[in-house]
Amino acid sequence: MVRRRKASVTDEEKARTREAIVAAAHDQIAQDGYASASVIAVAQRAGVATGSVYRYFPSKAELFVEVFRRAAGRELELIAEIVDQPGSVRERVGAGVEAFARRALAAPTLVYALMAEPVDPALEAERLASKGAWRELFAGLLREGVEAGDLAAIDPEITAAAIVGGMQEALLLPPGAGHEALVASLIQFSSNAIGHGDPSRQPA
Amino acid sequence: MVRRRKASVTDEEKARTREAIVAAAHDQIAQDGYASASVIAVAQRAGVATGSVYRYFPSKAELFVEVFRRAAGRELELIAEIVDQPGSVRERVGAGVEAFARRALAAPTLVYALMAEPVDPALEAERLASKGAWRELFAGLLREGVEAGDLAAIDPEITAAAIVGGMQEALLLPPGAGHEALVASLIQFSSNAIGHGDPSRQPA
DNA sequence: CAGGGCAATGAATAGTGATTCACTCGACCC
DNA sequence: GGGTCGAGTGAATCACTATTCATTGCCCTG
Repeated sequence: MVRRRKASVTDEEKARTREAIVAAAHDQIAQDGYASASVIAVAQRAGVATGSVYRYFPSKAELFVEVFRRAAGRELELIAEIVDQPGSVRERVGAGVEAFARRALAAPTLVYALMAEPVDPALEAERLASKGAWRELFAGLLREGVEAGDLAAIDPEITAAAIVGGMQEALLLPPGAGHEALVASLIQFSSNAIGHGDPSRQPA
Repeated sequence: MVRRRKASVTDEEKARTREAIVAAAHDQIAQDGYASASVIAVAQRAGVATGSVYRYFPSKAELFVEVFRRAAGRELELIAEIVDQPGSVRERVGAGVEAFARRALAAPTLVYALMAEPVDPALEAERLASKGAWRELFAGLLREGVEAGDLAAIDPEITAAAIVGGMQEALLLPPGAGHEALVASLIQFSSNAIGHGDPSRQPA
């Protein structure tokens, strides 16, 4: 039997501290980017000593891998839900792009940190994985559309990658004109990109 | 009057050394990425002492800003020339995308270093600038097409950004299937993305 | 109430790599 | 020749942070 309640610090409290650290790390990059997220800064924000961070995470990289993974996972789930609503493939892609764009525009620093800011190689790997997940989300839709004959014979993987990359680039770079125009343009862009084809009538 | 030819080391020789350093830096990132490009490694490759690098460049960042700028400039010129050939806007966009893709696929490590690898903030700024140039190259074409009524009423800036981002993403991530298929898909993608519209007949 | 375990602490350490600078050496000028 | 110039050198230094670990103090147990 594992003896419980031995120490004054319960498992629950430890979990709370852990969460505080993750949250602090998340908030730090959301506010000032990854470059500002030194272990010291994160620890201060979480209200613990720097050494305590290492009681919960083996390294800074692992901490942020978790932060990245959670943030990306949350978004992905959210968009996946939206994309699973009934409708044509074109509509669903549009809805996914719109939701992605709106959420990204609402948290630009976080999005930059998660998607483009220079980071540790270990985090870069995590990014790669999450990009793959985004790609797959859209690729699945496109595959469905192509198989059902609603879309032309595009390559789902490549097209999905290009849509994701296109969104990123457009969302990341110029804080230029209005958000609405940007969202509308991206929807139009993605709708166009997946083609008009109707192979049941005009196979390639 | 400036006294010339005083020293044994002529201006030409100095220029040669400078070029050797730039070339070494370029080759280093083309071969093993930016992460491998320490000042020491670059100096060794160039056949000079580390200190000599600082005789020609005020900092590592400035050296690589020049490397990045030159590499991007060369590519940009090349693609600009291709894009300026006669033809429809759609054809010219396709030709630009194809050329970009082929050249990128031929030098993946360099392309990764130039476009996506974690780098100094100063280099990140240079990237931003070169991305802007790429965007403008395509945006100009699209603007032309929209004004001429060959394209639907897309937003040239945003669409151009998305095309550039889409290319990047698709080219960077999976070394999966054949290059030809990738190139073909990207051409199709960009052609679709700029829309089919013919406002002179069917205004949006 | 004493003992002991454990999480928290944060100052010190370590590792990395850019940058400096005192010195060398060869070539040009007088 | 002797003196000066200045590019070249590369080991030493600096700066920056992630990481460690000896110490502290709290809170349970017996």
